[in-house]
Order: sequence, then C-alpha cells, then structure tokens
Amino acid sequence: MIEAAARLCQLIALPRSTGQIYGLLYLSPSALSLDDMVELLRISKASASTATRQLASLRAIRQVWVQGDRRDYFEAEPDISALLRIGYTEFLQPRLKSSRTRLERMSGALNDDLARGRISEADHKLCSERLKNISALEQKFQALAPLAEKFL
Amino acid sequence: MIEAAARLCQLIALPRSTGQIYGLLYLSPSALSLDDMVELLRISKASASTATRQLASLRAIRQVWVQGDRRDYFEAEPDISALLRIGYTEFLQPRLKSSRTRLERMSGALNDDLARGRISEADHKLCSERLKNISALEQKFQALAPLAEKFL
DNA sequence: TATCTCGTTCAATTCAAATTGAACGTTCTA
DNA sequence: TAGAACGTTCAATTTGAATTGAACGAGATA
Repeated sequence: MIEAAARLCQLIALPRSTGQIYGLLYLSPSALSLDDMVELLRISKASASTATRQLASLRAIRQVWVQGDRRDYFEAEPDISALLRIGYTEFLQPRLKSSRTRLERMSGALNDDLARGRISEADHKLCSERLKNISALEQKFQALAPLAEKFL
Repeated sequence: MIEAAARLCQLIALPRSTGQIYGLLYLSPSALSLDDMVELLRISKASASTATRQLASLRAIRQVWVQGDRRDYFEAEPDISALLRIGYTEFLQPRLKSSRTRLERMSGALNDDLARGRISEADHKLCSERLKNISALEQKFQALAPLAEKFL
C-alpha cells in the first residue's frame, strides 16, 4: 500500500524514503513517531529524521504533540492541492524565473555575436527566433499557472 | 549556452547528455552529425548514439539526409509545444492511469479490511476519505490537461 | 551526577543511473 | 577482397545521490 505512495513521490524527484513517509502519514489515522516510521518502513532513523525535516520544511507534514510522551509525532497535511501550490511557488516558479534571465543573457550574447560578425545574419535570425519561441512558451506557462491553481 | 539547455532537460528527469544534445540541435542553424556532437559537447560516441535514438523515439529530433555524406545528421523538432504534448500522452498519461487503478485496488483492500474487522470504522472512513480526495484531484488534473494543451 | 531516551549530524557505504571504451556488424571505397 | 568509416551494443566504470551506522548533544529521570 505504502509503496504506491512511494512511487507517487518519485514522480516529483524526491528521495524515495521521503515519499514513503508522506504516504504512510497520509494514510495513517493517527500521528506517528520517528520510531514508528522506522519500524513500519524498515528504514534507518537517520533517513526518517532527514525525511521528516524535509517534509516539514515543505509544509507537507506537521509536528504534533502527544501528551505524556516526549517523542516527536508527525501527521500529514491532507490538502494535496495546497502542497501543489507550495511546490509551484517554491520550486517551479524560481526555476522558471532563472530560466528567463538565462534566456535573456543568451539573447544578448547572440546579438553581440552578430554585431562582431561572428555569425551570419541568417543564423542569428533563426537562433533568436527560437529563443523567442521558448520565452513565449514560458510566458504562456506562467499565465496558465494561476488558472490551474484555481482549478485544482 | 548549451549548459542552459542541459539544465532545462534535467528538470524533466532525462539523462543530462540527452538534454545537451537537444539543446545543441535546437540552437544549431544546421543539422549535425554524431561526430559533430561528440566534438562540440565532449561526450563519447556511445552517449551520443543512445541519446539521439532516445530523442528520435520521442520525436524530439529528426534524422535528415545530407547528400554526399553517408553519416547520419539530426535536427531538432522546433515546436516545443508539440513535444510537451507527446510527453504528456506518452509519459504522464500512462502513469496517471496506472495510479488510478492502484488507488482503486487500495480502496478495495480497505473495504475488505473493514469487512473482516481488521480496522475500526472511524479509521476506515478517514482512510477512504483521503483516497477519494486523491482520486478527485487526479480527475481534475486529467480534465485540466486538454485545456492546457490548447492553451500552450 | 550518572544514566536513559530522543533526535540530529556526518563520514562512509550502497545503490542506481549515466557514461564510457572496446568489440562488433554493416556499408561504402579502393 | 581488404580496409576504412559509420553507428550500435554491451560490459565495465564513473558519478552522484540516497541510505546507513555510529558518534554526539540536549533534555529528562533517578
């Protein structure tokens, strides 16, 4: 059952054990301690520790207090749409932005090459055409994002 | 310049060299041979060969014939939207489908557990609730896909 | 204070995927 | 027919990331 969740999370390039833990917590009726996870998933405590902190930093899980027990307990954030939003703003968004500036720099370098006669005019045209295409696609994508956000 | 494209492609979990090659071809004004790529990217011929076949199978690049030369030349598919479509139907779509059947199986197992008294009614309710949430999200996502396809 | 029980950290290991070199088959060329 | 120029394949290596064991530090307990 949990392996299903693990695979789900490998889709988004997260460490396997991290996925396992989120899956486990998502399906678990009660909060679990590190030791619980270690036992149920047969992973080391070190993995469990790093994975929980990763997930917590992504706000995918929360730490909860269980009275009379000084261990840390965790429960999953059940709203996956919210997680997607976080993933977008904190992960995809920045990459898109850096990609944009990179494209601009490349475009600049290209113009430079033309000015110095390092490339033919035809080549320059084709190249900058293609760079522009990517930029356009990126912008469309950015425009689509808030729409998707509402929709999901 | 090309390293930019390489990074771009690491985003979608493709081998680095594959990304490099697509980037190179995308920006190259003329078709390139395997040896060209080997020289320009400093990679082995083996890598170039496997990468080009990968890309060709994804229809991301095309083989073209240059008269008077018996080497294979390649050029990039310039329409990236089309590539996205291919990526979706051939990569994401199938995963979503298998994910769906997995969810159904899990849901079945859960009902079974309830029937045999292996879990409490409250637990069952919470679990199947959550499974249903994922299903719903998946459906929304599937519904969104064709919309995005038109848009990009 | 001495001893547990936790969670964290970090160097070492393991593991999987990417990359490579070398051998090979095929097709052209002399 | 011998040899060169290709592209492909496959076992071996490299590389980078995930995982682990062991040492550690901070609180609790006695």
